[in-house]
Amino acid sequence: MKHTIKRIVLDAAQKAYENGALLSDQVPEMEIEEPRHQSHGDFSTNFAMISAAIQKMPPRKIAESLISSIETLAETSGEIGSLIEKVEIAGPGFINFFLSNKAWYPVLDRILEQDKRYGASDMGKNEKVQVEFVSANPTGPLHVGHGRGAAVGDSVGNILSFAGFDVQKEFYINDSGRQIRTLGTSVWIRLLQKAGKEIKFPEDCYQGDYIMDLASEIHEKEGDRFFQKDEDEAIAHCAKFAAKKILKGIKEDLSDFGVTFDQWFSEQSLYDAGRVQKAIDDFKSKDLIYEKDGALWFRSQDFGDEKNRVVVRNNGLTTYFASDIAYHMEKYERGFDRVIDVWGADHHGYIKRIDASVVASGRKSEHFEVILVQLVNLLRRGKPFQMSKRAGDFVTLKNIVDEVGKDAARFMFLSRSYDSGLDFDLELAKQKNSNNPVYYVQYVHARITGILLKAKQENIIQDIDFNKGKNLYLLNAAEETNLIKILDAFKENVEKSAQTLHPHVIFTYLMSLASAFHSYYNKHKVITDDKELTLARLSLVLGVKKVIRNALTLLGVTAPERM
RNA sequence: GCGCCUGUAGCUCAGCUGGAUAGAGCAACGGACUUCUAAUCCGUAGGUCGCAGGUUCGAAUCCUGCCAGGCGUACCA
Repeated sequence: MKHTIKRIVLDAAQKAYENGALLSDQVPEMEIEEPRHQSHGDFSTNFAMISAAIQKMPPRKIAESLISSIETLAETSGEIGSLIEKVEIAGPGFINFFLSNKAWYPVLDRILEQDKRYGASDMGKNEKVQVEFVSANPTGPLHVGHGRGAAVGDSVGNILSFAGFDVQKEFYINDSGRQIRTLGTSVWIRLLQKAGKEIKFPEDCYQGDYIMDLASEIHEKEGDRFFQKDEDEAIAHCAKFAAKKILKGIKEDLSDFGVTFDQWFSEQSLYDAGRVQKAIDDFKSKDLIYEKDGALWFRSQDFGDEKNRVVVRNNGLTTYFASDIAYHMEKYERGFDRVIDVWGADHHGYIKRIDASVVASGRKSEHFEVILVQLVNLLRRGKPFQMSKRAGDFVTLKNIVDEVGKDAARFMFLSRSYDSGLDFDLELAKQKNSNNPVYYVQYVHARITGILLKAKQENIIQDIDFNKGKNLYLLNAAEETNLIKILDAFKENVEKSAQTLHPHVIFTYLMSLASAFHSYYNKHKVITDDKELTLARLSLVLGVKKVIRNALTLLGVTAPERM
């Protein structure tokens, strides 16, 4: 609808210029917005105010000319005439549009016809985008922080895809390097302890109980003869076994959390294919790498980083950064125009150096984006939980999903902008009442299903799902127009969410739609003796049901038929 | 010190590509179930938008400086 209003304003401005009522045909970037107050109409534009300088006329004078031009348009075009009830000047020069009820009815037909595609946009123009998220080391189970990143990454992927981008979701497995060796050592030492050897468990090894479980599994499988093995060989075996097992667990946990990936990308595969060395050689050939103190340094400072960074240590081993350079090069070679990484806020210092490497390898800074997800503060009844990976007693994502459920967890993670830290209260997320927003929204879907089922039982409709609105002209209550207006705004919200990469836009939208529905439900009965009106209202609530489902789907939350 | 994020109602937060009287949920108080699910609704109360300047016809929103909190600042990942 916003686009329609904008077109009318542009047409009217052009006409006014042709008539000499406006002095210039230049149109600055104007806003069409929904005013906060009903008395300001359905839509409002600041066209007159921002045109004042160009037109060399006072804003109210411009507004008058434009309004008279719009009125002429409305008289000559039946389509526009039936849309607009009145247009007013207000305040310093706002032009306020009041639309007729009739203007809104087509929205419902569109929803029923387009169904699961309602709200989809083509703004992405099939641009290839990669969203990489979670990417946890396979050295331990996923924790709460990963959960937030997973929910954000997965939803951003869904939203971009719905907004017309060609999206690939990827998990980068850090299955190479020191942390894997440490994992192997951790398991091996636990094994030796089991065999009765008195060894103190090193502080820099992984402390969690899951390490002992892994050791037990290996012991069961391999038997006592495993202790006779050469230590290096044994550690390598433990590392491989443990990483594989942990990765399997990570996949399961994510799947239970409703998160799926198009690709799992192994860091080790970069080494196996020689791509890390190739990346280093490439930078060397461009004189972007130099040697100092026995190590190789990348000149990231030349590209805006605070200092230069080591890619090969003086012991000859490559750093994590080196494989990351190769990884990002590889992403662009796969043809992505946009690469989006979802990281925890504690990695923010890493952005500049990756950005530097992206630019150094010939891409533009705009092609690399990072979604920085602020930390999660886990609470129980307002009291903080300690999450220390070193102590090994952290709350896992699985713990949370098991305790509060997938839907509540995802909705909670996406309820706030990821720019802010998030307080996640386990007790609150478990409550099945209005403290917990997920039920507020899901309840709408279940309630409507109940209404539709009843209508079917009473033979008012043949099917609880239909694709054409009925008697829409009977929807004249203020609450009905209001609901349709919110349904109409879904696509704009999808686009805004995709543009800003902020899934909580959809959360906020869902809350306002749910609130409008619950109000309506309490004030008006859908099924009444008036068969004609009943059909109209059934069309309306079916529209609400579909939009709730579509929006929840973007957030990875299910829309239940009953609760 | 430097860098990133944040500071809006008692609490948790929307609003931030500038617009008209700053919104929601929770908590508090008062109401609404013989009805399509009360996991709901209606009403009341509650705010110098961290502080100080600046830009603008107009600032919670943009700029500068300060104050406060979180995170980071490795030849770790």
